Amino acid sequence: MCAKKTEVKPYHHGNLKEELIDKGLEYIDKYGVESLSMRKLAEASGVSSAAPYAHFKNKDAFLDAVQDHITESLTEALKSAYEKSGEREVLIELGKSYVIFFYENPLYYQFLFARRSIDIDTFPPFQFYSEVAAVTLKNMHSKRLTKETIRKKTITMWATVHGLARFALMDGVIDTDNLDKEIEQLLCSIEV
Amino acid sequence: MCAKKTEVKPYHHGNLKEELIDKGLEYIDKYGVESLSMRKLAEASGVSSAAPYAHFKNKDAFLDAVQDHITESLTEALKSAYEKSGEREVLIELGKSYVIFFYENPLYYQFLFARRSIDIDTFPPFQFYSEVAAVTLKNMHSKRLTKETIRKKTITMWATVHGLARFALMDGVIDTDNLDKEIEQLLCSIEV
DNA sequence: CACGCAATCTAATCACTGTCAAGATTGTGC
DNA sequence: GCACAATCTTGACAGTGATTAGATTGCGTG
Repeated sequence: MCAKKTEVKPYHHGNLKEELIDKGLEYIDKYGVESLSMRKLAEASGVSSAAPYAHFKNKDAFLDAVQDHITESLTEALKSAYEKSGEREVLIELGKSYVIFFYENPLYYQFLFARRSIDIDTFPPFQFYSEVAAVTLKNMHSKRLTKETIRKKTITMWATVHGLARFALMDGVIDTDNLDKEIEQLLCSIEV
Repeated sequence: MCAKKTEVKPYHHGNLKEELIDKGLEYIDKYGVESLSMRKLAEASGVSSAAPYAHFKNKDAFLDAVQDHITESLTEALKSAYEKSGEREVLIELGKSYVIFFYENPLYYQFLFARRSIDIDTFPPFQFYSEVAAVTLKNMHSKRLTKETIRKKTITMWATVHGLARFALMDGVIDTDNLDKEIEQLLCSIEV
């Protein structure tokens, strides 16, 4: 009979870096970052425990890479929300999509903001939000706002959205059956 | 000459539980929770590496205890701010003291909110804030607010304060030379 | 006061972790 | 076709949380 093809594992994985990141994202989404280990990811990728270190200097550098991926997804979610909304309600829509992003992936929030260095001014989601906010605020107030005022208002709105996102993950704080409308109401109670 | 008193270490520490928590607070404040280990704390307390487990079921339970201590300090800071302020600006003052508390202990913020289970409704600082907010809002709007509206406004304000606290820890986001006035301005831009 | 129990501690050990060094394998450009 | 660099394995090390068995001791009860 036909000899069983015994799937010879090649010495080189070929796509280890990406697979590790994917598996990392998946693991964090399911179980959180606390119990994540490089060895488990290596084994799950069918590779020895030291192999990952050919691609990442250390665990921290690996988590940085994972963080970058999540950040990118978040930015895309915001941009997608931007495309879909008219100018009047765009800031509300951006806020909603921010909250919903983390409501759908609660452990991402934990992971992302539990890590040390996030420099807000180079944090792409905030950069994008800032740009949109600047334009919108100027139009709403017929261009009579100073740069400083705009920055203050933007930071405050962002802080609110960020805080609401945290609460959306918690039981009973926000009505999650109707998250969309709920967030809208909450954000509307802020004067901009 | 007088024989050196060779400080015989007693078999029982006598105050281990408290010392561990104190050392834990100190360590987290200095270096953050990531590199904290039960063994290091045990050694620093002059005790074997298994001794802590007579007082705490596991590391997580220990961190819970540390968390409780920080939460208590935060609540006291809020209460103290409440005592010192008149009714008109009390919500602003509570917000300021919340932000300043974490500005002075940035790693506490990381630690506190990176951990999983914080149930907002049994989180003492929020409980206190809620009570104060309920009274204040009713007075401001001459008692014409529903319970639901009050809860929504309270959550939004708290979310903003919480978000601002996070930004206050970051370089360059908020003018930290004049944190007090800065926070006041930011919070005042919210309509309540 | 003495006895015994329960609280607290030590020593030894386990499985697991991040990380490194030395060497094996292999793709790739000259 | 050959050398080099990238990638991977094996084996090791120190540090970690946690458990077990047994040592020490404070304290309440008789």
